[in-house]
Amino acid sequence: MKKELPKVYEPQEVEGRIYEMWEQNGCFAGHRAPDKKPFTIVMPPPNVTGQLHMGHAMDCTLQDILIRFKRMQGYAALWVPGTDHAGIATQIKVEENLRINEGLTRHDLGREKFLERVWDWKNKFGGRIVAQQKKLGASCDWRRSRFTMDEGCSKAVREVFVSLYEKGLIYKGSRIVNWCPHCVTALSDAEVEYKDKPGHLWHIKYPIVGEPGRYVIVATTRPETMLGDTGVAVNPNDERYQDIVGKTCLLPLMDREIPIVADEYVDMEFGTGCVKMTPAHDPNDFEVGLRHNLESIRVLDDHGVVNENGGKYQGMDRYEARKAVVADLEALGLLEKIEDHQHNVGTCYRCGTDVEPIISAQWFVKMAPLAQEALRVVNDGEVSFVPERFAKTYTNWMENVHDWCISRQLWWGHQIPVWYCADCGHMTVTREDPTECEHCHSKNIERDPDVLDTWFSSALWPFSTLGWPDQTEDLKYFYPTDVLVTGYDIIFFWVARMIFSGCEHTGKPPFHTVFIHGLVRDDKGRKMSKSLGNGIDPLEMADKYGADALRFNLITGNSPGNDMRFYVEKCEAMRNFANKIWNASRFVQMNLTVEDNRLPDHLDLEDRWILCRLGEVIGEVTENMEAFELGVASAKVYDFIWSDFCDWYIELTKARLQGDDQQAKEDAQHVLVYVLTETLKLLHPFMPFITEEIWQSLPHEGDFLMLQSWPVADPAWADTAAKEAMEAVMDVIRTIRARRAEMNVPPSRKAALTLVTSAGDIFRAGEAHLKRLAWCSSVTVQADDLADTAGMVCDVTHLAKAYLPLAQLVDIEKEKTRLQKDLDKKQGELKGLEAKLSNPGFLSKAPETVVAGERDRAEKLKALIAKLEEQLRSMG
RNA sequence: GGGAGCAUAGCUCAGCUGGGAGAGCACUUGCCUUACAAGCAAGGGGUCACAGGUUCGAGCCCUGUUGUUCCCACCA
Repeated sequence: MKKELPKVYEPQEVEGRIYEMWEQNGCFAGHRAPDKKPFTIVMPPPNVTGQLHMGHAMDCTLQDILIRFKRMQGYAALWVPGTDHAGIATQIKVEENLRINEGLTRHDLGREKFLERVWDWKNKFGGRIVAQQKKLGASCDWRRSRFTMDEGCSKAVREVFVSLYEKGLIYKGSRIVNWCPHCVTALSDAEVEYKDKPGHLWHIKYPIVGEPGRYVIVATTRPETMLGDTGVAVNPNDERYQDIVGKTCLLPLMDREIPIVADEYVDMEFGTGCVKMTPAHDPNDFEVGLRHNLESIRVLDDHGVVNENGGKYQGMDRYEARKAVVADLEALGLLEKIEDHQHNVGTCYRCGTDVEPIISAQWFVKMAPLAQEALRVVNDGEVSFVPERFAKTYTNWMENVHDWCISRQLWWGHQIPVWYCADCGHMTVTREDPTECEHCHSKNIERDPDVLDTWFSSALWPFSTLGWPDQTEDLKYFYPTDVLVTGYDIIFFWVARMIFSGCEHTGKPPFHTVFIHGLVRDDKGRKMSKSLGNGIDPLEMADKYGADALRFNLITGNSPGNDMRFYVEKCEAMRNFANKIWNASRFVQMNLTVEDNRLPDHLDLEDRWILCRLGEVIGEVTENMEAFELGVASAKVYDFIWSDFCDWYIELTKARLQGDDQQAKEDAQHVLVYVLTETLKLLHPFMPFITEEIWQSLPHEGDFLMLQSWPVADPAWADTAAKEAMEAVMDVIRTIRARRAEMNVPPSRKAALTLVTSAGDIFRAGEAHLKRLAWCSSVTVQADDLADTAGMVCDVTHLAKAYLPLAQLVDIEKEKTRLQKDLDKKQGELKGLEAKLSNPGFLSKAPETVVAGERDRAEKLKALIAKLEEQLRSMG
């Protein structure tokens, strides 16, 4: 089946059609095959109502490349897609929408009605990101698409919660947690982003009781919290304050008598060496408070507003209260001084609001026992990171991990499966919704209103998507998965939690390799963000330049784990590359009369050369792919196609294609189609659409390029003699071209070439190429040097001297200078090489191949120099 | 306070376990040579941050310095 290719590649016309063809023919399906090895990737689930951004595009492309590569290598490849309910993010969006359009809060609607709205929202926008992934060519098994709140995933969440509770690894406790007053929920440590902000250090005088006129001066960055102070601490070794430890002072504004205690926590060097203690609003103070039995007085409510414990400041927002407190202290003459002070403020990673540490009853996962195994599997190499350095990031975090606060005061998410009995106070924690208290059988039970952290369900993603907790066939076959691809920014949020969850619940780490990539930044190196408005829409790029070009841009020349800058110009360059392939293929096809793509029995010199190169490239690219060096792999395919195949091989075949020898014509066609086809396979993981489209129009067996076998080099192609011979001819061509360009001789002005060489066979075989590619009217190959070189210019390669009758165009003196300059340069090179080759250390210690290579280079240089010298002599 | 990355051509970046400095874009010159002007050919441009060390040999390994970016951490 042959089809004429249009003159210019139009990705818009091709991509949708090709994708639909794959999808309709089940090309993406992952099947359990007993005779094959599985290769599984689970997609990091994007926010279900989100939009695809450039980071997703890169993440998606990397995974698609790996999965397509493995699929072609014959693995039972499965890429499981899905989406995340994204608790806070989605709830906030729906709440905002509700406020803007209807002026309502979620409380006005009530939990049930509000959740209906969120589901509506999810149903409305849930398909968006999937469609966008398809545009990029993602070859996921869409039939297996999962959602973190679907039935199966919810079942897994429930099972994990209950079993961890039963093992004593989940507990409820009143502790200081990170609280976002805007989102009105607790956050985990990982959800807090610390930012350096300018602030002040207020020095406040607290009068010491019983010693009129004497004060302790405390330094604080948050004066409003003094409303909840229940003590002052100094270091036990601090000479300055020995005598006041054990005494009390009077808390200004609140007129509360609070103790002065001694605790190692206090740094004598910082501030005044006296620290006010607010156990209800500071994690450190909380710890100190525990040690000294200090009272905890919460003075801020869930919205960050001063509560009834804050005296006359009640009802003020925390920043208002700060101003008021400072003003009042000033008025009372209790403000010693104010210093500028840079400090690290925790902010909510979702909304950016300053986090308020608040003492609150929340659910926690006990991390120490889980972290042990999670560390072991990485330290023992059962899970490895690419690049390796991220293992350190991971272990550092895991070694210092605190208990994970998993409850959120939200409605959108997995509601905590705990029921409280109003009669006996017992907590019922079960896999099935209970109708009564398991302890006293009272029907008077109420479910915990909180939901779980979004990451609690994503942590189970590698196995919940395969059917766990049921022991499904898929789970047995595809789990553990193989590679997890994600950005370094979510190692803590997600990767770490998946690893300990997998170990704990399935007994196995969920994947053996974590392939980490960097961020896509804008052309100035800034993070792409909505607020900056500097985001580049991947779909716009795909529309304009083609998804293949976008993919290639995101991969080529990048190295794992490093950030990249996005340049539209590079997209353009990659679009040009796609067009290059397109036209090369068009050329092959236009010259095609044969209908199969088997290699011919007879191979010309250039055929053996291109096959040798093809073999090398197949080997290298495959190796790079296995080692996750995708950026290097794609660059090699690019170079092979553009330089070797297009610039040289196609040009080299033209003599035969346009000649009269029918057999030679067909031989050339066969090799062209063969090499092109193998090359398309190599390129396919990177540029799936265009390669499939071209392949479909070439002679082929099988139905889809994407399901073809990955190329394997035939050892017979490694014909280094042919390669060298061809390169010698190419060398002469390049040299003549350079000379002609330098002399401004247009291609239209052909010249008669005389080659003086002892390797006549090689150049006779390359005669047609010399004529064509070096613009020669005739080629004479001879062993003896010319007797009369008057009127000739001469160029020299290590195998030949090339004479062209172009002397009328050059000044003979200039010519001599040029040759001399060239000679000097080569002699310099040779000198260096000979020094190396006469160095006994080099000869005895360097590997043989390196020594042989250097010897070869030296030989060639010597030959070249001899010819140059000869030429100079003949010119007088 | 710990940890990590980066410093290579005018710009953005590759460079695998040490063995002749690369790509894209930009620039210069000449070409519409019937696959492609989104192209072809030729060319200019780099003490691989700095200083030491290991080695026959260092962009690559080691130590230190400078600059820069990021992550983690409870100094109020």
